[in-house]
Amino acid sequence: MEPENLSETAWRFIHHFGEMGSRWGISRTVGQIYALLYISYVPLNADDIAHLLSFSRSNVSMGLKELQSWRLLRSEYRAGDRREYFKTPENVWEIFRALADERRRREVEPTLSILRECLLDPRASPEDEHFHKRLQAMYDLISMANEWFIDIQKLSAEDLTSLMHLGAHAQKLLHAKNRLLSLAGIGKDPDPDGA
Amino acid sequence: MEPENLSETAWRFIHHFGEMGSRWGISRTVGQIYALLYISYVPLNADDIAHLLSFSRSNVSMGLKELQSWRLLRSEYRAGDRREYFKTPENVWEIFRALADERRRREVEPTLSILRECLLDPRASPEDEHFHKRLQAMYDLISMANEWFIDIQKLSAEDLTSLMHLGAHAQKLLHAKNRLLSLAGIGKDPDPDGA
DNA sequence: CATTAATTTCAAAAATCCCTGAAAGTACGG
DNA sequence: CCGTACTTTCAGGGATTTTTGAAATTAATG
Repeated sequence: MEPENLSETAWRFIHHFGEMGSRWGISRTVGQIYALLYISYVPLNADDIAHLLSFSRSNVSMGLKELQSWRLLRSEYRAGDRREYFKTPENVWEIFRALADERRRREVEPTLSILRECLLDPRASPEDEHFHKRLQAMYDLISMANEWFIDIQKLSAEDLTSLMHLGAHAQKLLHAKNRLLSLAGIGKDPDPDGA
Repeated sequence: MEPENLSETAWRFIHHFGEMGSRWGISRTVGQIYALLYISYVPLNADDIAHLLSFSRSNVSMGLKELQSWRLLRSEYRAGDRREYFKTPENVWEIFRALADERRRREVEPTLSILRECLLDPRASPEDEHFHKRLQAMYDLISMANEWFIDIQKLSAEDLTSLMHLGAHAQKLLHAKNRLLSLAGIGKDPDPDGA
């Protein structure tokens, strides 16, 4: 089971992300391939991967194709070598961002579409009315989270980091801002809703 | 395929969330059961659900058990009726919060443990060093997001909403705060890192 | 307690998903 | 264009997951 040429720790990491992948709608193979590429010191070609993880060559090919469809890979060619060498982006943030954005596109957007369509339905009974309210509540939440994410996504890794560290205290900050504004006697918020 | 006694729109909604569930590590059945309970005007018992969705009674039982293990259900008993009636929380935020928190517990925490263990490994070669750096980067990110979420989770639905609307502009706000602080001549941030 | 209503468990069937090897496809170098 | 090196496709077999019905369990009631 455990491949040779891979330290026990590396295998542990790879194995875990295979399992995780399979809980998140990505096959085990694909999860393992990505984990391997993530930790690899050098870019790898499909044969390298097939060997290291003991997968068939075609399985690796499909896995790489899927990862590319998620925009999670970078690749390069080398002089005098026809094979394509793959690696992940350097920055972990970039990886998570790509992953989240693709899920947003593939799952959240279609869900919003369906909800919108369901919301158009005429409603005759109290049951229908209730159904409509529930749909609306879910639509509002998902739609807001979606917008939020699109917004957030524009930030750099550093800004994201500081925003996260701010965390729940942002709320406090929001109140503090208002207090300070009046304290400083500045008539208006210079940028009430962002640019 | 499409059950009777369920409007076409309701079925559409339920069906979609079954599909979504299956991409998110929840079985189709479980997704559909939850969608049905979410939109139902009244709490339902297991037989109701089995009928409405044409699932076997035992399948429903297992589905409900799983949903309970995710803390996603409320239930009630009625006088003169032995059956248990299920419903979802009223507030959509509460649902998403429960879901996210349970995933955090089941998936994120164990991942962090594994990463911590892998990080303890001695490193001898440049390859090991690189591996270690990659692990560390991932650990830092996941750990930060994890803390962030724990923090965020304490907020009320309303505060969460306003925080989301704030979105990416929080960053701008952070800078504005510092500007204002010096402008107002208040020597120190009154609450630099929260309580 | 015995009866009955409701729920849960579990082994096996059914459905689904994943992986493979063989064959077809692509593109480069001569 | 041919041969070679590499990649992709795809149908079939295998593995895993999901669903079921029968049997066991639990709990309320007279």
